[in-house]
Formats: sequence, C-alpha cells, structure tokens
Amino acid sequence: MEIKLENSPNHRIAMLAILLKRQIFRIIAKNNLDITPEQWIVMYHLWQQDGSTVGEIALNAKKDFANVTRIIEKLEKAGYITKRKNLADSRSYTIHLLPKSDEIKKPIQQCWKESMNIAMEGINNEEQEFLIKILDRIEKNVMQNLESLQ
Amino acid sequence: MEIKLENSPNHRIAMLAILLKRQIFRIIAKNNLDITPEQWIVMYHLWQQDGSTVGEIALNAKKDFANVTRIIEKLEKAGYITKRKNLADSRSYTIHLLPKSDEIKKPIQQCWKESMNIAMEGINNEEQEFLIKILDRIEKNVMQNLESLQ
DNA sequence: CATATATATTTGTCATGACAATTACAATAC
DNA sequence: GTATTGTAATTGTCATGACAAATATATATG
Repeated sequence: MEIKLENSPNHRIAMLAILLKRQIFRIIAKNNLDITPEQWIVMYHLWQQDGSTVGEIALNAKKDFANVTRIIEKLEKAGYITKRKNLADSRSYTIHLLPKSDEIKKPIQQCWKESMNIAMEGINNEEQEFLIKILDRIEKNVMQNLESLQ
Repeated sequence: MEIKLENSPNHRIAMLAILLKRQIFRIIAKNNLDITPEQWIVMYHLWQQDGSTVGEIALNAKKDFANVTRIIEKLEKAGYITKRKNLADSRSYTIHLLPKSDEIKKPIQQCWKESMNIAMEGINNEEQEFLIKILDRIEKNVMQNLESLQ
C-alpha cells in the first residue's frame, strides 16, 4: 500500500511545525526583536529555573547538548545571559539571566501570543485540550522509543 | 499572564516535530539508507508528479525554493534524479526520477511506516482522523496569515 | 521594438538540527 | 592511589530552514 503523506500524522505535524516556525520568525522580525524562537525557548527555561546547567536546559527543552551550547553562546554575546563555573561540579557551568533579558520578556511573549492567536483561530478550548492530549501521547511514544535506542 | 510552553499547542507541535524528525532519521540510518527525510519528501512529490519543476515541488512541499534547489542538487549527485531544461520556459527545469530511485522506494516507505507505528501506538483511527482535521484547520490559519504578509 | 516589471532559479549567509569525536573533570573499581 | 569508566561541555561537519540578493528569461507597457 502506497503511503499518502497528506494522511500521515507524522508528516503533517512536521510540516505544520515548519510553517509555525516561519510564522513566529516573521512576527519576531516585524517587531524588530533581536532574538530567534529557539533562543527564546532557552531563555524561557531559564525564567523557569535560573542557574540551570547546559545539560539541564538541553534535557528540559529536549534539545541536543551541542546545539544548546551554541544557542547559549549567542545569548551570551547578545548580553542576555552569563555563564559561571559550577562550584558543585567543575565540568559544568550554570547559566544566569542578566537584566537585559527583562527588556525582551514582554515583547517576545506578545509575539508568541500573536502567533498562537493566528494559529488557533476558530479552534475552541475543548478542541485545543484534546489536541494537547493526543500530542502528549504521541510524544510519550516517541520519547520512549528514542530512549530505548540508546 | 505568563505563557506556559507546555500548554501552547504551537510549541508542542514544534517540539514533537523535532522528536519525530529525530526518530525517522535514526530509523533511516539503522537501515543504512543513503537519503534524508527531506530528500525523501522531494522524491515523494516526484513520484506523485514526475517532471515537476523546482518551483512546483517547493509549492507542493511548502518549502523554500532555495532549499529545494539544494536538496535537488544532492539527489542529483546521488543519482536518484536528473534535471532537464524546460522547453516551455527556459528559466526553469523539469526534474525527473531515474531508475535508481526505485531501489529505495520500498525500503524508505517501510521506515516511514515503522516511524508511524511507533508514534501512533495506542491512538485509534478516530483519534488520528480528529488530529488530522485539527492540524488541517491550524495549517489553513497559518498559511492564510503567511500569504497575507507577502 | 525598447523599457519596465515579473518570475524561476541560484547563491550567499546565518541559525539550528543531527551525530561523532574530543576535552576536562568526576566517580568507581581494583 | 591509579586505572577505568562515566559525564558535561565543546567542536567539527553536514543537512536544511530563513531570507536577501543576484541572474536569466518572460511578459507587459508604452
């Protein structure tokens, strides 16, 4: 049986993700904010838990350690965060927000909301919750599989 | 009101897409197939419509023209496809599948199915259809917005 | 027909994803 | 306490996404 990509949830999720990324990217650009969506996601995790290590951020954000290293490099150059030697384990660093990060917190959240509102137009709360629940289950399936491969 | 990324459908879709990409990537690698998921998507569109132009593929796959150009370059080097001057419009080229593409069609579809089965475990047809329908609606919202920005 | 505008593709550059290899330090085993 | 193994972070390399700029050819306008 031939595969139909249009009917494949995996593919549809992947493709929609690209479109959503494009959308938030343009909204951020339109607002002249000097940050990318992925950089913002790292900052978000720091807002939840300032002083996290690179590894903790990578695990939370389900990102590759190497990529988080490089995102942090850029955020550091931009003056949003700073790295300190971890006293508890000198292999690692703790990452800390700097005051400049406050400046973009609200505007970037506004961008996020704008993107959400566009994407979710006409989709009611009940449907959104159902969607999140299914995505949860798929994510669990995939995470379990990825972990079993290591 | 603070944003919670865990409850944001946009973010959950984007993150799940990364995990799904990682999964199909590893399944393809495990099977020693010399192709990437994105390269396969371009081939898929050619299987639907051999002789498409770069632009047609980009539109169908909702990809950036520049990126499709480079994916096609790689597929050409790998011997899966070939480019011919478009007689109807000499600015463009038509892209054609070569016999070698047949060799990977079945194995790569098998990888795709394996990835689907893992992701969709425990999620019944009705739920999958509901999911696709909601994704459809979100995609329409986002596409409409992206087009209005041009 | 000549000029202006539009379109198809390519090229350049940066950000990020994947994964492998490396480095530095920690923890464990003996 | 030294050797082995494990872990945190980094670096290298490639694929692909985004977008801007360049190139070649078509189309439209006068």
